[in-house]
Amino acid sequence: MQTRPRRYHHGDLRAALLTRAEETLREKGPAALSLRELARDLGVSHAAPSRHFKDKQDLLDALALNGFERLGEIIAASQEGAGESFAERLDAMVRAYVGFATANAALLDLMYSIKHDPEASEALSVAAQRWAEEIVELIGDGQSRGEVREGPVERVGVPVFATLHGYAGLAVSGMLPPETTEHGLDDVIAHTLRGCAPD
Amino acid sequence: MQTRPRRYHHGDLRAALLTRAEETLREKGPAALSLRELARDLGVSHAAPSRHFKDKQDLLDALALNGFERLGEIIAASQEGAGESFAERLDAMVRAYVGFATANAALLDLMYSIKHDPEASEALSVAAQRWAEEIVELIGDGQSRGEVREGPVERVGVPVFATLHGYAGLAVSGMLPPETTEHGLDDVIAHTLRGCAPD
DNA sequence: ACCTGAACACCGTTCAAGT
DNA sequence: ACCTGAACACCGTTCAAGT
Repeated sequence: MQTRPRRYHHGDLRAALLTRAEETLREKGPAALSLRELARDLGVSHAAPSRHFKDKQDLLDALALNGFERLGEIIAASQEGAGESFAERLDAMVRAYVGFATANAALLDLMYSIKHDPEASEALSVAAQRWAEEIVELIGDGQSRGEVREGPVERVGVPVFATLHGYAGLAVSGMLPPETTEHGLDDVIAHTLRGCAPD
Repeated sequence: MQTRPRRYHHGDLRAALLTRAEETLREKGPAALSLRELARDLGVSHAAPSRHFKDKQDLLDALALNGFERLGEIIAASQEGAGESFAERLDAMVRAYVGFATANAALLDLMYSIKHDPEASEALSVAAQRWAEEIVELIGDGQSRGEVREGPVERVGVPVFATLHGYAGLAVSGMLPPETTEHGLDDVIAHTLRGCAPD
């Protein structure tokens, strides 16, 4: 009756595991994430996930990798919709990043956490690097417009990356005084613009 | 034979648990941290820790709180040993913070992680705030010397805090391109100075 | 190929009972 | 006050066996 024959029980257990895992991560935090419960939720045996992820950490790595891919898309999209000036493009990028961070707090925590397999860690570094290149591109563009001071793009970009990442992290972990959320983003953007401005 | 009588079995189990927990955190990561193993290491029953920490999370919270206290001391010490100019003081603080971060990577991860009890979370926010006030003080001092632009200290300080925190986080999670560690710190300091400079 | 079911060695937490 | 020992309900991981 089905033209696309179901696979053994589930169809696409791997994707279903990732989707469900991210839901529980978002709703109940990383501590509540258990392979057995995931399997229960999806109606498969507790041993089934091991066909798709050798390990719990392997699933977490896949989750993080997927997060970096989506982050990259969001950042890229923010640049396409933005104006041409460096200030406008920076503004759009910062808002896109902080928006992703606050909407996916637990996932972001996972993406930048330390406990990755050395093997998967390389794939993650590459993924993280790829979106960081959006910053490099932004800086380079700003330089060619004369709106950003000269210097190797990577070196100008690192402090910008750090500021962005740090602000998102502080906002997400609730370490910012409540009244700062008001002007916090604007202040960060203005500060970054000053830091990048030519002499 | 001992003037200071031992308590029941251990003497000061609470402190011993914290010490040992931080060791395993440092050496084997947060995933390897188990109350039962801690108890085994210290030669007490697996139920003994519950007399001192109601929960595993309670122990983690205590670990984080202790981390913030030590961080505060280190930051304060960096300011005492530093020169008078804003640039010198900022330099000292950044190096102290990044030094602490790289020397206590897993602990820092824990300190800023999201999964704290709402109750303990408040105590942690206070502790985090206290060291953040060192930044506020630094900014205020810089302003009175005419080396930092005017404006509410909290608003000038937030981007500085974010940059510092973000750079430490990136360095710790290995997300910085290897060649940046060379000049990374210097670039971050220079960038921050530009961002803070008066017009 | 993909999944099951049982088994193993671990967890965290609780609670009567001991000293 | 502080700790033990047993018990409970969970884990992650592995592996023969099923379809």
